[in-house]
Amino acid sequence: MNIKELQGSDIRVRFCPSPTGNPHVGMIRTALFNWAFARHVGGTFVFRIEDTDAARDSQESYQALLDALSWLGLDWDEGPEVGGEYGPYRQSERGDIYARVMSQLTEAGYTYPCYCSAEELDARREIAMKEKRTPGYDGQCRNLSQAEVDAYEADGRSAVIRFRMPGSDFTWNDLVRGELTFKAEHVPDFVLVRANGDPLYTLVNPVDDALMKITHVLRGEDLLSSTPRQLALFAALEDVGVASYTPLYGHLPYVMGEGNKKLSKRDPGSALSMYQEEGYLPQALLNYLALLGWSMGNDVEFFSPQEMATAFTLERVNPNPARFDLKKCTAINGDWIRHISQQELIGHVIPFLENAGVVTSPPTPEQLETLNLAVPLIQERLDKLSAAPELISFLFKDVVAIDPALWSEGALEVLIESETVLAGIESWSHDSIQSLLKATLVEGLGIKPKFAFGPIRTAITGHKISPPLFESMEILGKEICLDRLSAAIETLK
RNA sequence: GUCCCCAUCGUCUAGUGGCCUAGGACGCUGCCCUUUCACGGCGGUAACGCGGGUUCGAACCCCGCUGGGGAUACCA
Repeated sequence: MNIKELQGSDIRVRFCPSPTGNPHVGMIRTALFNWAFARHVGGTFVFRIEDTDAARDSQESYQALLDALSWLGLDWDEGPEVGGEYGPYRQSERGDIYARVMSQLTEAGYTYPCYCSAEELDARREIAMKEKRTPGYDGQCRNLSQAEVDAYEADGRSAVIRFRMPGSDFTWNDLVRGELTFKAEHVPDFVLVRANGDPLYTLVNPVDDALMKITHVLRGEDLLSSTPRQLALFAALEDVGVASYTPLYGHLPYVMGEGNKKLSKRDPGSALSMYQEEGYLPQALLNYLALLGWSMGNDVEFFSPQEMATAFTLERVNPNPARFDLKKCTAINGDWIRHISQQELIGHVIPFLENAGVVTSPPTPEQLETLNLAVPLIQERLDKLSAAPELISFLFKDVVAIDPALWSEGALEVLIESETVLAGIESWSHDSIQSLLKATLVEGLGIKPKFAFGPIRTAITGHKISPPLFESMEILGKEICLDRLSAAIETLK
């Protein structure tokens, strides 16, 4: 197959994180772009777990990765849980494959053992830098004789396995940056297998891309400088029959955090779990992340993952780094909260109310009925789901606690008057409540709306800010409202 | 040090030689709407890093500089 003449359905991309720590939004951005690209062209999205670093990988992180993609709706066609014809999809289960490939590579002369110790390497690197030479590995063990190998072994030394670079320059046409070239002398022989026999990323990543028939590698800019090595390895892999072609590479821009640094765990907003806890909608997070390095080009910034996939092309990916802006992300989340249906929003908000103890788990039929009435009132007031409990908890309590500092001048008079007229009201609807109160307080007593309704709001909701007052009173019902008014009057007397 | 990447409002971006006295969004901000808070509407603020070319014409092409980032691992 000629890599340049692929049909859409031939295209295979992958997302291959290491399960170290919590999922990170920069990583999710990479997953999103790969997913969108695959979906746009009708190709295959492969999910692979690169757990070759036993010291740092964990089962919890592995599970977190699965949960993250599932929550976000970034469905994968091959990978953990779903399988596929190129599995297993966890590198920790592919040890025999790497061993087999290594022996093929070794047999063909592409590798050699290197006995240099870390100390020796450091010392030589320092000298190279002093002499303004390229500081990478200098090829010391490239052509060891059998006698020298035996001597090292007799000495008790263990060897890493290095890849023998071909000595040619490397040029590729980066999918997002255009033609890129590295001179041969700047990409030294690199380590494929640790002295203890563990294969390294430098080996397993290209090997799995080859075996899994990956056609397009879209990854972070941080991996740009390792591309020449992978190109060299791929040539060797093709030679020994492991790879049938070398994939095309595209390097996505960094996602930056505070202070011109790559977004790190320290940055607020870097952990995916925060978005779940604070109540961001998955499509909103994805919508924002899409804007970090890609745009539709028509000033449209509000779109669903599906709409993104429909419009996604590599030509529109921007090469320059983007700073993560939580404020804008939150604004888009607010847009999404307003955009979904009331029923959807109720479903999203319930877990937050349960957690806060505002409603029972699961909510009672009465609570659900209240929610049906209350959620429309707060839909345009929410930028995160986590803000909901505080906004409507007063609708689910028997009494509300009131901070005395909230009472304004003249509150008592307003409350007494309100209680009196409301006690005699005929229909308890927000319209009639409003017109009665307006006629009595504003027009009758000449009190400004702010001072007329402010105290009532405080008495009813316990807060200075709340959902619309009269609608809230309607939901609460006449009895509770009158109770709260008289309770407030008692404390103020 | 060496190599590589990047360069438009504070931030994300549109812009691929004339449509640009540079457009949109977030932020900030003024006004309107208004029972609070929001939402919404109408405005405002604010950018092509610098210097050379190429061209009738450059944000757009080329070179240099500067600035920022990354790599230079038995991490990924």
